[in-house]
Amino acid sequence: MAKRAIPDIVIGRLPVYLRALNFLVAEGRQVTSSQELGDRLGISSAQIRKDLSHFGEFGKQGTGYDIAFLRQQLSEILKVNRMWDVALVGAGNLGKAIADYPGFVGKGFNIIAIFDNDPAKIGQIMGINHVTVQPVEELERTLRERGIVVGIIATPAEHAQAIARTMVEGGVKAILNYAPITIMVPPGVHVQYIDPVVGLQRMTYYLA
Amino acid sequence: MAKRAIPDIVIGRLPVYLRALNFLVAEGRQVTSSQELGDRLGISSAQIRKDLSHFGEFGKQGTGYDIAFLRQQLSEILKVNRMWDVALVGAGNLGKAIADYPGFVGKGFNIIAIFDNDPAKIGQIMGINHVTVQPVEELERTLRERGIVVGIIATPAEHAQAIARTMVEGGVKAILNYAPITIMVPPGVHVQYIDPVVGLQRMTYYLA
DNA sequence: TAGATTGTTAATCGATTAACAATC
DNA sequence: TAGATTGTTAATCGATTAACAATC
Repeated sequence: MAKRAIPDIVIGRLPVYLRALNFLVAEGRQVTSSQELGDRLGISSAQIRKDLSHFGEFGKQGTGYDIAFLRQQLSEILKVNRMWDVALVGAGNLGKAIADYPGFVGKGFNIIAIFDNDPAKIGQIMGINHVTVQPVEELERTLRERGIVVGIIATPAEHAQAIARTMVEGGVKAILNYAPITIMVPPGVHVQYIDPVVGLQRMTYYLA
Repeated sequence: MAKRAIPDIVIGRLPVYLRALNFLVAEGRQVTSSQELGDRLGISSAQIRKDLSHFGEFGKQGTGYDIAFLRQQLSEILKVNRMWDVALVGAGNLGKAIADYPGFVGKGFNIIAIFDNDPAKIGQIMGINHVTVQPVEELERTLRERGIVVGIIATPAEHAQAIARTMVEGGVKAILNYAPITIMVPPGVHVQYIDPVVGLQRMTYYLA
């Protein structure tokens, strides 16, 4: 009998909880409550308690949650208490900014390979890990050889679907897609989108 | 009697529909159906029809939707059939990549002011609109003077809340926040988040 | 202890889907 | 016309919330 799957929407909130806990740690705080977290995140305390209850009992009645402990637990649940090797495709302005972004450090991700199709880019050393840009023809083989299962797409929209396909063939199971296009992948492969235009357009509806 | 508000979750999908329609136009297509759109986006055709039905009748039985027409209608609904002036705060690596990003062109947004607190950055000319970076002290006044209601935060996390507050005081009603922290804003101010770490951590749970 | 807060239940609320009459 | 697809209804499904016993 399979355990009932935990809803995607619950999984989706855990990284946000984790981010808030990191911030509280940085503030030097020791203990928090579902009420305080909810106030900070703009969601109800009941929802936070319910979400956490899918995974176990992490708090103490009357006291709340030990911040460091809950952070550790959430890291384990999300499997980010270890490092995931990441391949980045696209070494243009956007790809370079991603490779240089310091925010991945300590969050479970490490960009260890970068690919581009522009001869001028290939061979350049890029990003906080000083990775040499490889030709995109080497993508699939490199993914396999290094056992990489997480990919980031930072190419123009017209190449995103083809790159996604190659990534999947190379064994990638999770894709962060910065290209402004919905990509199709087989079942079992996960995709998340980063599209600032979508973010902005979600708000203009409400403006005068 | 107030019209029943359209659910946020419906509004949130419209930019994704719009993105798909833009892609179909680029492919030279004229007509599509809820079925085809749904297949491309990985959602049900019924949901697309239901979502659109909140706003009117845009299709023809037996035929489907005229792509250019539906695109125009969605642009109007989302109020992106005009240009929104945008202020960007943070002119570091990330801010520079945002200012240089060509994807805002033709999507309703125009970065017309950039701010930073680093004297080395102030005075630099940056981005596809060749904007001169201003000191952050001028943020609130500039927002007011130019009637800017859309802001982008690309500062380190520790400054994001203060910048958000200044933006709100300057009249901003929609904030796209790249800083990895949840910010608190008054009712009526909208926030969307761009956090690649959250995107990646939402997927690792499902990996082996 | 008294006060606070959890974890959980049951009720409410809202979103999605299936199905089909209408009609192009 | 015959075939296709919309817009909409009602049913289903799932998520959120309120409330509170348990207990630190």
